[in-house]
Formats: sequence, structure tokens, C-alpha cells
Amino acid sequence: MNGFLGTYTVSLDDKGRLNVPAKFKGPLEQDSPQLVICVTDGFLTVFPQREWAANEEKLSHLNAFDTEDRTRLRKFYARATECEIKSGKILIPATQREAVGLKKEVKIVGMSKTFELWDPGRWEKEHPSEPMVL
Amino acid sequence: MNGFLGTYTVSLDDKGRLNVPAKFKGPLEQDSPQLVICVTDGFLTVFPQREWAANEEKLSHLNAFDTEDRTRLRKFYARATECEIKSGKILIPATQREAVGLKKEVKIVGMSKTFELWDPGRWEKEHPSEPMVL
DNA sequence: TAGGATTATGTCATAAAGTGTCATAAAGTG
DNA sequence: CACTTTATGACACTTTATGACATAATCCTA
Repeated sequence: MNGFLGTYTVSLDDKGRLNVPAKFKGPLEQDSPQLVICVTDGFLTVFPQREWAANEEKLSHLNAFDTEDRTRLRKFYARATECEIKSGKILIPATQREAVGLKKEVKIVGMSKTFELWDPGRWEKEHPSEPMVL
Repeated sequence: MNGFLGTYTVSLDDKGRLNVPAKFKGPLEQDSPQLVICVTDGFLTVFPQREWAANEEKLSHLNAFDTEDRTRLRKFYARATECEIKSGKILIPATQREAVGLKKEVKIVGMSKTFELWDPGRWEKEHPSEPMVL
């Protein structure tokens, strides 16, 4: 398994639930249904439970008594929400949908260990097609 | 075995499946049926599982928390899709077919470790026959 | 705290996309 | 030229995506 790969356009249902494409369901559900959704730079990042824990680990060296470190920690934690896959769907909390402007259509973009949710308009604007370079 | 060599013209069936020529089937299936198809510069690149993993390796120094690094990672991952050879055929996802303009006929071009899929028209335009020079 | 409103969840029906298999045609081989 | 392998199209069947709806949980106010 290569992790989350590719770009899909999927829909949110009337209640704001994301229909997770089949290719992402496997990896998500086998780990655990738990996941963390985090407001990043104009889009949402979805961490499977295990991956979130791994990242948290990396932040453990930061010092909660240091002002700058505290700011970094806060960025990480304050924008995150714990969610769950249920019946193959993920309910994206309204505040997070609004924070990045998600409407009916959503681009879901694999990033290997995590994946991202984008408003299609913003996605197009920030990712004009260019040749891939390794 | 010398890897993928040569140029063939093959067809996609009504559902967009590529009929893999016999010469490519062996190398593809003996490794593993898994492969990754990636939108490159106007054509598709097909990586056998193992080869993809090797390329991914090259990105391992990038930091998923850094905005710029993330952009590079995204270029790599977002254009890729995990696929599989099944019954000697590979389903090319509709989005990828559209991205590079594949219709019924496809040029399949060996590149040793990987191979490429081209729309014949574009192939001719970019590769007018000329003597080969090393 | 009861009741009404809002938000969440499960399930199903339908349409669309993906998959396996086979028959035939074409190409390659000795 | 007979035989084997390969490529292609067709079709039936399975899986997936989506919208809709019914039910359940939660929140809020009177």
C-alpha cells in the first residue's frame, strides 16, 4: 500500500458529510475509524489517528513554557478536531468547512500519510498545471 | 529482462482499460500487480510499485510541516493514482485520461524502469521521426 | 425539565464506474 | 500452412458514489 495518492472530486451531502472514495476507505478504516482534521493554510488536513499521534510525538520536544514554542503548539492543537469515519462517511464540522470555504464539491488530495480537502476554486487557483519535477 | 522497451499502439476498451501488451505484462506482474500512474507533462507515466517506492524515497527529506515542502510533495502525490493490473488490463482513471487527452488509441512507450502513455497525436507532434543520436 | 429545533447518523435506491470472462479476430511462430 | 499466442470488443455482473429520507441524539429555551 502506498498511502493516500491522487486527486478526487467528491461531494459533501446535505449535512456536510464527506463521501470517502473507496481507495481511501481501506487505509483509513483498517487503522482505526478515528482521525483528526486540522485547519491548515486554506485547506483541511486529515490525519489518521496513528499519523496524528506520530506528529504529536515530534512536537514533544517543544517547551510549553517557551512563548514561541507555545505558539507553535497552539497552532497545531487549536485548529484540530477529532472525527470518525461512520458508514464510510466523515462529518466535517461546520466551523472547519467554513474556515476553508468548503461547499458541495470538494477536492480530496492524497499526501501519502495524510490527505487534504480543498475547495475546488482555491485548488485550481493555487495549482495551475505545471510539469512534474522530481 | 531489460525492462520496458519499445513503442506500441494499443487500445482502451469501452471502460478505459488499457490492454497491456504481452511484452510488458511479464515484468509488471512478476514484481507485483500494484502500480502507480502519474500525470506528467502531457502524458502518463506508469511506475511499477517498486519503482515508485524508489522515487518516493527521494522526497523523504522534505518536511510536511513546511509550507513550501508541502507544495512540492503535493505536486508529486496529487497527480498519482494507485492502480492494479487485473486480467491483464489496467484501468486508467477517467481524470487521468482526460488530463492528457487519451482516447481510444494509445501509444505506450517503454522507458526501461517505467513506461509512458501518450495520445498518438501528441506523440507524433512531439516526436517527429528523426535519426537517433546518443 | 419538557418540547421543539437543530445537528448527527444509518439506510436505502439509483446511477455511474469498475471488473471478469469469453468469443472472435489478428498477429506471430515453426 | 497449421497452430499458438495476443489483442480487442462485448456483455453480464459487482462495486462505488450520491442524494434522499427516517430516525436518533443533542442543544436550547421557555
